[in-house]
Amino acid sequence: MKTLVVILGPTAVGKTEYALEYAERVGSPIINADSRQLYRDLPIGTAAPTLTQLARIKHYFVGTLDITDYYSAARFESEVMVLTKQLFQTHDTLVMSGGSMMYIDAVCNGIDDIPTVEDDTRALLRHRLATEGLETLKAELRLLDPAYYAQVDLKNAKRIVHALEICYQTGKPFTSFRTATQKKRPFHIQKIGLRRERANLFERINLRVDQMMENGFLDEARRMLPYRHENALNTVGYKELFQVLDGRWELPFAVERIKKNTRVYAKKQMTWFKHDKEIQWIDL
RNA sequence: GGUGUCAUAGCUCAGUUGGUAGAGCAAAGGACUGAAAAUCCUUGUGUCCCCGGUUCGAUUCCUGGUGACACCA
Repeated sequence: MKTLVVILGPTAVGKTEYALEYAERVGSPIINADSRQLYRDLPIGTAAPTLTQLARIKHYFVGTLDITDYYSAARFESEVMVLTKQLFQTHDTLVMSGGSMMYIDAVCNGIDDIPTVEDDTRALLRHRLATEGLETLKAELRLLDPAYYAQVDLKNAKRIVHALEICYQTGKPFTSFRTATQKKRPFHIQKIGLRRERANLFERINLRVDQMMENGFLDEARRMLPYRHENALNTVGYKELFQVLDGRWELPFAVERIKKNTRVYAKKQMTWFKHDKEIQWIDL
């Protein structure tokens, strides 16, 4: 039986090193499930595996994307499916490691087959949100897809906008694509969750942010400044350092904000993973 | 040593013309299906520094104390 071992957990818990040891033990490459480590220009701020670590084990989905590349959980799902099909021909066990909840979910359970939004549609809706406001878009969604209107978080503009994008582009209600059917995978999935006491995790986060700064995080962010509006840079760390580079924030203040927002992110991950009963937890 | 100002949530502070109090930050909980490290929602009881006095009632006014800061010596 082919098995995909998924190593997950909050940021800074120690997934990278744990996955390396695990992969070395079972003789597997590592399939990275981190939505930001995919980008090649963000090694410091995303705590991507180092060159030394990359040399130990073959990694997939680390540093493969250009900062302007579009990517999504759905794309990750389909690429991982192709890759695992190929790798399982020579491996019984494959290791996937990462903390991007939706990416992991897309691989484990599948994600609905919803068309990718075209640039024109995205730009149009973004413009309408800015000029006409959320209320107008909500009223429109109520007409075009009352079922989704009834269940969506009506204060979350991003969700409203996305539903309308799909309605516009396909002429069908967004709900008609949201079947939420769980896809069957041709392999067994074993989820290993890593966790630590909160105080200990927060300590590690704070320490890691300090190390990132020592390793030249600010310079990395400076190089990314021309691309600041790319989605890949709408990310904890970069957002705060852009404020510094704009002269709006003092560096020490930004560093505190990065630590704080990373802690919030870690909490969010734990909330998501908490509900997954398939995870076998390991306390580090 | 003298004078003055201050003492309220983990932190910085606001406020109560006397009816036991609220912002920001920190923190906590939650949602989540093609931008997800994104986006969105919810949560504030604390000896109002201590002893006493006035008062029906004091965190608020008054005496004394303690501590911090500022200025003067």
